[in-house]
Amino acid sequence: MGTAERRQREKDWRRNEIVLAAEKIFFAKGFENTTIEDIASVAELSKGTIYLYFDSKEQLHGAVVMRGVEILSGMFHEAFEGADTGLEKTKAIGAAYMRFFREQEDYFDALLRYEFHEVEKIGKHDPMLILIDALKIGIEDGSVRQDIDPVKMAILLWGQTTGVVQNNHRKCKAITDAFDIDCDEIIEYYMEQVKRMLAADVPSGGGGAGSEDV
Amino acid sequence: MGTAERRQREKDWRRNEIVLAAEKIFFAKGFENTTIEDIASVAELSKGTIYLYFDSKEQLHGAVVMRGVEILSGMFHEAFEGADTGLEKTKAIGAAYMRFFREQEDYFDALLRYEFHEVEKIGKHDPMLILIDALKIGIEDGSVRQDIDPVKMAILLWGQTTGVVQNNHRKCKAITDAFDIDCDEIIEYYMEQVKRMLAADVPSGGGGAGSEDV
DNA sequence: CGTATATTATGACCAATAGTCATATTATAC
DNA sequence: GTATAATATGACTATTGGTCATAATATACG
Repeated sequence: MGTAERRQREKDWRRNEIVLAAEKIFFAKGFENTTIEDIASVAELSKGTIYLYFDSKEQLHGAVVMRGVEILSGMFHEAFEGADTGLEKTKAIGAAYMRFFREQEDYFDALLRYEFHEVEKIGKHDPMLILIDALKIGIEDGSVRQDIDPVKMAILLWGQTTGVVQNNHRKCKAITDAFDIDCDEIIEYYMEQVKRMLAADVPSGGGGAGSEDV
Repeated sequence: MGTAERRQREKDWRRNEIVLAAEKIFFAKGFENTTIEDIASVAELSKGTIYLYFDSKEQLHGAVVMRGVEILSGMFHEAFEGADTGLEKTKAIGAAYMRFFREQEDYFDALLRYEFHEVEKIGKHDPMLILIDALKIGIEDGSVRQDIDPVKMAILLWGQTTGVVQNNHRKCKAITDAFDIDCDEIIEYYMEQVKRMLAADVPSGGGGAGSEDV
């Protein structure tokens, strides 16, 4: 009889409900200011029940981050599929990241908050993996410089892009004040530099006169 | 009479003692696991007194981070002074950062922990500033590409380098396991890419045959 | 149906601790 | 030597993450 399966489904569903409740409040009040009691209340459960599904507040945060990573991963795959050459795919992934960071700020913040935890294993959904694929394709189809190491470069791209975006995020106002530069310009500039770093066909010979377009 | 000044000195000294105590325990047990009582005890003061000098635990953390930033800033200035061309200066600053991250791991971690807080104003010691100077010099002396925007590039460099180092830091083991790459290699590879991005004299014409050296 | 068992839910409770405040101590001024 | 100001204290409060004995509910099964 399928009683066991039904129960499991119900359990999963409830677990998910709790994550949704947690997410709602984390996003509204911030992680620190959210109490387990808050979450229980929104999930219409008691505090103790929350701990039946999660070991700690931190784990609850992890579950929310996971949702964010899945969204991001989905966007990356879409970007990957929607572009032709390897270079285009790589650029599209970068653009998707920028969109994620803009359109899913709450998830992005949650993700950043997670960037402390040591990582034991590269997860199946790790964004670096799809970047590696894109770069490899680019090397094959000649759109990406032949001499780069796709794995190392993917690791770099992921790290440095996150760094640029994070830095931009937290210092945006300060940068605008101090240097009179619009924050979006920085991101654009970054994308240009990355393209220059990866593209096979850098004309670059003299002063770089005609390479502004991108 | 200089009583007031002496008192101020004493106050400053005591404040500093508290920061030193806090640092000691933060580094030993981690920020979360440190209690104000711990700090008070090491500083040989009572809890209440701590709050006479600092508003919150978070502020105490900020004071420790400040010390780290000063060390880093000192290393940057040394690197800057010790190199000739603008490009060399920039590279030396990068190398100094890598050394800081290796040799002052506790401060580095504290710094990362701080990377959440929004930044209101670019501080006098902000590492980006010296990077801007180095790049400007490089553009003048011809060692750095003429077409880069020193301010934007400095902002990028700071952000992306922090990102690469942070990513490397937390995923080192995972990366080694998954891709069999030594973490230091990643950093080296990164430095190469940065040099390529900044240097004026990229031969790069065809496939990049003879550019491995660096 | 009715009883035994297993699963899930509850909320009072505990321990830890950031931050407060009335009180006490000490230094300064005059 | 007394009034005043600065500094220090630690008992106390409020909050909250996490636990656990108890209760409610669902399932199994004769």
